[in-house]
Order: sequence, then C-alpha cells, then structure tokens
Amino acid sequence: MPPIPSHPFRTPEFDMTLPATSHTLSPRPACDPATELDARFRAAIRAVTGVESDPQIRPSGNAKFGDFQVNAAMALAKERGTNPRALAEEILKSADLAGIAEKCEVAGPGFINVTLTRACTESCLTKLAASETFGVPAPMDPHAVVVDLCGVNVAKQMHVGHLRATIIGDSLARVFERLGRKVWRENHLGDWGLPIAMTLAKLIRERADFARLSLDDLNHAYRGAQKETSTADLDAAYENHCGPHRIAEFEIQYEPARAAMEDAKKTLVRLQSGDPEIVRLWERLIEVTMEQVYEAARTLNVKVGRENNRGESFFRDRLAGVIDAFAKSGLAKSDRGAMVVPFADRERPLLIQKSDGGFLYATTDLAAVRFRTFELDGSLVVYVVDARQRDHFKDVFDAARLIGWNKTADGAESTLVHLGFGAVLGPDKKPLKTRSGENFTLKDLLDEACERGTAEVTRRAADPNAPTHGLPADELAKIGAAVGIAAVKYADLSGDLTKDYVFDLDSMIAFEGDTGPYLQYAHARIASILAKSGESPAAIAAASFALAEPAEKALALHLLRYAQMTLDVGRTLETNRVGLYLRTLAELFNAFYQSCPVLKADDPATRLARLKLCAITRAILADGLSLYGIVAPDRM
RNA sequence: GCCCCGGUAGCUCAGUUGGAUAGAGCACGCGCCUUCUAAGCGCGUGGUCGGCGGUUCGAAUCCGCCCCGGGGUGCCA
Repeated sequence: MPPIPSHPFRTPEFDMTLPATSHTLSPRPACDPATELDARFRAAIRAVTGVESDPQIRPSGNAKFGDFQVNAAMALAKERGTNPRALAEEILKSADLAGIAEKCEVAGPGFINVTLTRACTESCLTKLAASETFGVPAPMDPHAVVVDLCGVNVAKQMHVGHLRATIIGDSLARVFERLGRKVWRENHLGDWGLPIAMTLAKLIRERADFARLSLDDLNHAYRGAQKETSTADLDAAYENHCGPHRIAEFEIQYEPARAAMEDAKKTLVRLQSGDPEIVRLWERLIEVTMEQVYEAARTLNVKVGRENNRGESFFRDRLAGVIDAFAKSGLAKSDRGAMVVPFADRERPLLIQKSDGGFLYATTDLAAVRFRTFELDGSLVVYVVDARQRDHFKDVFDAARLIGWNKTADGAESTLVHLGFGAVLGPDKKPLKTRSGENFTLKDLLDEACERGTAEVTRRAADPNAPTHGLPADELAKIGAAVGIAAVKYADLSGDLTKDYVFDLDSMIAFEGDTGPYLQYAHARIASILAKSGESPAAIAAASFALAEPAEKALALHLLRYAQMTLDVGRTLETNRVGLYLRTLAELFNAFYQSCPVLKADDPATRLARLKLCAITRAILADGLSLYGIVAPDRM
C-alpha cells in the first residue's frame, strides 16, 4: 500500500486519485473572467498542440502587463522541445478572444499578457452584482462537510488554545456554507471516562450544591481529584524496584488515594450503567462547563451551541463494535494483551483497546469517523485540533481507511483531514501567563478585547464630527465589542494556521494596519457614502457600471476574484486566504476612495456608477468578513 | 534513535502552489484633514529568503545534505 500523504491538498498526485465526488473538484465561477479565458486558451492549446492542458491563467502580477497572464506556453514548449515564445505566438494566434480581450501580446520568455475589454469586465461585474451567492457556483459534491471544532473538556476552563480550535473551525464551516455545502459543526467534548467520574465522585463526597456549581468549583474539584488519586510516587517506587519498607511506607501514605480512586471507579460504573441520580449530576456538570462555551461563542459570533454537542459519551455504546469490526476483519491483533492495528509502513501500531479491556481515545475517534462519514454523510471531515496530535490522527485515519470507513453511505470516498493548528505561546515561548501568573483564560482575552474596543470607539465618538458622535453608550459598547473581537479573530485567522505564534495582547488587539478593524473601517466608510447618497438600493442596483479610472478597474478585477478565493479556501482549508483577499480589497477600495470622488462626481451617471461599485464592494467586504464571523458595523 | 513542523527586513508575519523588480504591518523619518470617517493615504530607511549543492528558460517555493528551533513517539485524552 502506498504511503498516504499527510497533507493531501498539496500533493497533485493525491488529487488524481480522488474520486469524482471529492470536494476538491469545483465548478468555475461564471462571473470570473478567468473562467472564460481558461476555456478559450484551453481550446487554443488543444488546437495547436493536440493536448488537453491547463492554460495557467493568473491575474497579472503587475498592472503594466495587463489584467491576466497565460503561463502555459513555457512548460508546454519544454515538453515538446520547441521555442516557448514561438509557441506562445501560435497559441495566441489561434485563440478566439472576441469580446473579451482588447490587447494581447507575448512577453518575456513566453508569457501571454491579456488586457480585458472594459465591456467584458463590466459585464462580469454586473453578473456578480446580481448573484445571490456573490458569484460562488453551486457545489458538485452533494455530500456534507463535517467540522470537528472547539473540543473542550468537562470541568476545565477554556484557555486561549480553544480560541483557535473554535474560530478556525467556525470559519471553515462558514466557508463551506458559503460554498453551498451542508455543514455539521461537531463539538467532540471530553465528557466521558474516568477523569469525569473522579471529578463527579469528589463533588459528591464533598456534598457540593450541584444547583449552584460554578465552573471554578468544577475546575477546583477536577484538579483536587487528580491530586487526590495520584499514586505517582508509589508507581515510581515499584518502577525503580525500591525496597519493601519504602514501598510499605508509600502504601500507607497512598491509602486515601486508593480509596478515592475506588470511589471514582464505582461512580463511573454507576454512570455507565445509567443510574438516574448519577446521570442527572453528570448532565449538570456538562451544563456548567458548557455555559462558558456558549457565552464565548456569543461574544465571538461563533455558531456553536448546545445542538453541536456530540461528545465522547455519545459514542460509548459503539466502542465494543469498533473492536469487533477490526478483530473480525483481521486488521487488529492482540499484542501484550492489548488490541492493536498494525501498519505496513511503520513500526508503531494504533492501540485501540487496553490490556484491561478498556477503550482509548483512538477507539472513540474511530467510532466518530464512522459516524461522521456514514451517518452524517460527510465526504470531507475536518478535525480542527492542535498540531501535536498529528501522529494520532494519521494513525486513526489510516486505520479508518484500512477498514473502509472513509466512505459515505452511498459509497463515495471521504477525505479525512487533520487541520493541526500551532500552539499559542507567551513571550517566553511557554504557555501563556497573565501578569498575575495565572493561566490566561479565553474569557480574560475576550473581556480585554471588548474593553479596549469600547474605549477606542468611545474616545473617537467624542469628536463632534465623528459619525458615532451622540450614540448612546450601549450602542458604542456594541460597536466596541465588534471591533475588539474583529481584531482578535483576524489576528488569528489571517496567518498560517499550522504555525505556532507568540501571543502578544497588544498586537492581537491592535486596530491599525493589517487588522480586522482596518477592514471594518473600510466597510464603514463605504456604508457611510451609500447612506449619505440618498439613493435607494433599488436605484443603485438599476444603475450601470462605468469602469473608467484605473482605480475603478483594479477594484473591479479584484471583486471578480471573490468566488475563486472562496473555492480555494474550501480546497486548501487555508483561512488566511480570506484575510489576504480582504486586505487587498480594502487597499484597492482606499485607492479608489482617494482618487475617485463618489458623492461629488462630475456628473450624475458617474456618481451612480460609482455608488454601484461602492455597493458591490461593501457587500463583498461584509460577506468576506462573515466568513471569519466578523461583524461589519455601518458606523465606527 | 525514528517521525512531523518551522527558519523571509530591527520586531510580527504575507508571498495567489515554479513566473517577470521578494511584499505588508509595527517601529523610525517626511508629507496629506474648511472636500464622501486620518482606525486612512503617499514617499523614504530597512533583505546572504538559515547554509551549501542540485533540477531548468525561471527557485523563497521542488530535490539532496548540513545547521538552528519546536513538537510527537504503546495501554491519559
């Protein structure tokens, strides 16, 4: 069996093995001129060379070379051993560019530079403006996308790492929703097993008031239970073959730990057997833990709620079936009393059952894979879990492929991907601490962001000329929160997800430069122009585009790429492409804003045409920000 | 030991999957608000793309070796 690439989206040979239903196959956006150029040059290449080949249409890197460049001639000439410039000339000669290009020429080693006609760009833009999906074509793959996100554990505080798993997952889910896919957001919470039972047992022993439990109480009980049941020294004494006296000493010392563990195991048995009283208390534990998640989700504008909870407990009755299936198919074997799935290409097997008969997280994950592909109909299952679990997911996915669980109910092949995001580090390259030395919780960060955002918005609103001047305090706080959260989300999502980053509160909650608020600001400026114009949306929609100025044309060409960008994010799962696109869009709008007066345009027709350009830019900017779950206020 | 991921301007990072002269943001220097929001815009300073070799019309990007940093590596999740 050939080795399976760990990052299938970057290896072309893997793409070729993907079935026709794979999410990597996408239709081309109709409003993007590159689509038409691709078709025409593909035909020209076929006519000249007799082969079907990607013409490699790319937006020009430099406006002086035109709007698009065709890069295929160089590579094709190499294959055929001919002169690349001559081949480019031939392709250009046989290309039918009627109604599309006003200028085409061969340049450099064999580039074909294409300048679109103004009518072509305007007609594409008109198509885009009329599209309900912002030019994004309907999906070819009818199956669902499953996103495993958030991943909190019961009785534990959400820390900054959960921020990434939550907002990255939510953003991907939003992208796939924009792509027209059915999306399942799965919160695979850690709500089952001995650690939970330990916490539960401790709370019961301490006669805790379950009706008034706080997350801090839970967290305290969890840590206390961990400490209480720890027999680390004793285990070490056995390991190191200490003398009988020393071991006897430890035995006495650890008697309470044994008792606590016994209690926890009894509680676990009661929980597993469905004892109504224990189950009720367990559900309360989950509820208290999840309240913080729902609150953070509200603050972050992330679509994660109670309906997304499908934790380890959900799969508890399916674990024995997992072992059975692997045993019966001969894929698992007994090794040192445990059940393992060996792999052909590596030493380390995947452990799916402990020697004491207990199940492991790999067992649950295998059950979850099966559920997500077969029952949720996922042809793409993305696990947004930190990068340290790369080996684990590689093993789980390979095991799933061996047994054939990477298939939907109708037999379509599913792509299983672990999107391993990097760690969030403090300035000392260690887990983040606050000034007081406590672990920095997610709530601390979000509170700080909202506070700073509100302070900034309030400060600016004091200026009598500010659009926000005179707004009530609660309105300013709402805008402030949107600004602060935008800063946090953009800072995280606009970089390479797989890389670690050093957490710096000040740069994460910055409002100037390459930030979320920069994009919101561009949006608010456009909204302000539209509001001041006095024109109805209908009147603007009925107007025609008139792309006369270079700044207008550059903005328009970028707008036309929105759909392709979104498709690219769906294909690569690289959320930073959204940020890059939007930053460029805002920059192009700012250049337009600088050089092209809208409300004071020379004539009414130009005014209306520019208003229409503003309207579509505003709509794309807002929709793009919504892919990050960032709110775009009309005033700030 | 083995496996995985990184290394780009003083700092934080992009780089459209091998394309034309490597780009932003912070920071620093200068300029632009009686004109649609200055959270903005323009100009300037700043580079051995970790190192060496290879592949080719063309490499930050692909391949090989080395250096540095981080992570993972059988009964926790």
